[in-house]
Amino acid sequence: MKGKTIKDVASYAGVSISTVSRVLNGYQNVNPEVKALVLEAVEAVGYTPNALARGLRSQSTKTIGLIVNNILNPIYSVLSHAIENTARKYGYHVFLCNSGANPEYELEYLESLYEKKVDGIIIAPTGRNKEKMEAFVNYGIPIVQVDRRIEGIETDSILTNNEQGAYDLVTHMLNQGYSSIGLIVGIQSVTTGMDRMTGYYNALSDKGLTPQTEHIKVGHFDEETGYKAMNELLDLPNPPRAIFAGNNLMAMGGIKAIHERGLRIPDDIAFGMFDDPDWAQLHNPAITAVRQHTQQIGVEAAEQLIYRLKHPEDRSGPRHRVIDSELVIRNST
Amino acid sequence: MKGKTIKDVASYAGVSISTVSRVLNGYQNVNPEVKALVLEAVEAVGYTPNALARGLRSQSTKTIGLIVNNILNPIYSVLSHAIENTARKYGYHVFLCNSGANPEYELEYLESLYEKKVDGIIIAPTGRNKEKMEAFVNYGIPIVQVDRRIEGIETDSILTNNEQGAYDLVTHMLNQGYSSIGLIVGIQSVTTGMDRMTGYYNALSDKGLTPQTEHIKVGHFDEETGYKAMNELLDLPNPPRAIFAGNNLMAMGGIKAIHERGLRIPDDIAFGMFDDPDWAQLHNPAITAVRQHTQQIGVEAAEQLIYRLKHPEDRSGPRHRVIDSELVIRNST
DNA sequence: CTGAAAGCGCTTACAG
DNA sequence: CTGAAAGCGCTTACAG
Repeated sequence: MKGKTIKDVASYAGVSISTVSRVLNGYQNVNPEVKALVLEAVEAVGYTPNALARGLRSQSTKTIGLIVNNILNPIYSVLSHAIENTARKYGYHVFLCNSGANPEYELEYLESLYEKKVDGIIIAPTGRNKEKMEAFVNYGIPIVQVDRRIEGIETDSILTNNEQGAYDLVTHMLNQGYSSIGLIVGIQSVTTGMDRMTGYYNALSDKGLTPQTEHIKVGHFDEETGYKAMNELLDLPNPPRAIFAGNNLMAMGGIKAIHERGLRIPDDIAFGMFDDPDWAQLHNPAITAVRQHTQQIGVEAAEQLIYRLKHPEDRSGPRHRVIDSELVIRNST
Repeated sequence: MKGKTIKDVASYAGVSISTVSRVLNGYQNVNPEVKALVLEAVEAVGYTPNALARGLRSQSTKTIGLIVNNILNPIYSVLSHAIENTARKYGYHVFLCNSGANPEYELEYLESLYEKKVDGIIIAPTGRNKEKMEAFVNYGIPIVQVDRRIEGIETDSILTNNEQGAYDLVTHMLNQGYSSIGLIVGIQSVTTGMDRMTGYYNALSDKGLTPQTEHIKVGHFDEETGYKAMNELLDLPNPPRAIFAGNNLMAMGGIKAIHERGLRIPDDIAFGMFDDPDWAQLHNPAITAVRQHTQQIGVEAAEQLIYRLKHPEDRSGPRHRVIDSELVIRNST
């Protein structure tokens, strides 16, 4: 069964395909009666446009690519959801790609999105494909970086204020009287890792404290690393009195390690985390958390990209948005 | 800056575009020397294929559409992740769409996927767009239903054995001595809702018990409904002694209601749930849960769809897979 | 083994 | 206001 084309509509309505196209695209210069005739024909024939043909010819697909790091991380689910919803409102469709924090997959996806002629891209970059991203920019395909950011590249970006979030949490812990604080955080090649580490450092040094190397565990932003790192910290001759976990997945792994040892929070070990997933407040005791405004970031990222798509004449430089996070103090600290 | 085309490659290599196309598509009947020349030209020119043009001409886009109910539900994150990964292995790209359980959005997405000429579709259907789904089947675009299923439609499907899962959990609760069991479950217009309810009924009647109407709360599979339903049950003059929550979101809402009232699990009220998200085992006490093999379902759904795409000659009828879930007994029951 | 030509289904100047 | 024609970038019979 073959799909109906503009040609079928044209012959049914007794007009040319140009006229059908004009009606379909809502151009004003069409006789109202002819327009009605065409619309009727569309119904009668059961016509649906072919987006491939339209995109090939018009050089616009009304499609945007979204590359996230790890769709299993609730932060990215929320982000994807917000972006997709916002895009739909403006008539755009989202190609969701999951790089799994793997630069090779990320590269594959970037190439694939280029071949599919997406109008623009929103990406939480691994940091390893800067040249490819620059190629997009050079081709006039706008990019918005979210969640994390590669420096020295001419794209918009919108992220959480990671440094401030980490600073607030660690300062709060210090004020609670915990003087030795361990850090479990992800790789330092991305801004999320770097900035959260910086916030931790600054909070300590503002209190005149020097971070102890053995209290800092750097790995990946995943559960396995969190679990392992927590065990390493707790195995120390002088383990820290409090722990700051750098994201929700690391926190999950860390908490499991604490549970396994039968340690009590906060009596034996205080615990705070970046991100505020549902389980943070459900946990007993409820976990002190740095809440990101992920929903807002998603909405703004989509709107920013769509603005660029609709206003190619606006040659203003990159716009970098940083959104403060919120410290939610609970009973774990 | 304009993209390079097959034409640029051809003129650089001094051959026709037909030959370039043959090389690009890996046809055998090309002189090895010419082939090398073309490949060299591709590099030199910096050529990337245009998927729109290719798709328009070849009637295949190597793209599949995935419509899920609610990407914020971890079940669907896992499902999407598994499907996307599997698809990539076979050279397919996934268009992820989130219907938000809204039939209108679902319809929009179905239409959009049709216009984009996806090769096939994987869908967790709302149940309200049966005709549209049938249209796809009639057009020769295969559909695989996941997680839930519309009856009487000629598509493959793969789901959890919802009835068995619910039956196992409720039977376990009864065996623990809880004789009155409340049910919080989603709408009955989809198989997940129906089958979990049926499992609940059968478990009770197999013990010679009759379900009490006031102990059954039917709503949507979301947190709000779970919270509200739990409160209604607990406000009953004779509240049930144990509660079965129909999915992880309802369970989250239900648990929050229990916490708010300061009730202890399982001493004041026993609690079990469908789905086994991370927080179920983290909770204190850990929650008894029905674990779905979601990862496996995703992989098999993608493989089944791709099988259909690669074997259009196989005219065998729909294949319906049902995968048993697993009861994980913890301390909440 | 290779090339010229047709055509996938549209949009977009160009005439009139 | 409308139509005929070109062309977006490919693949695919058809010749040779």
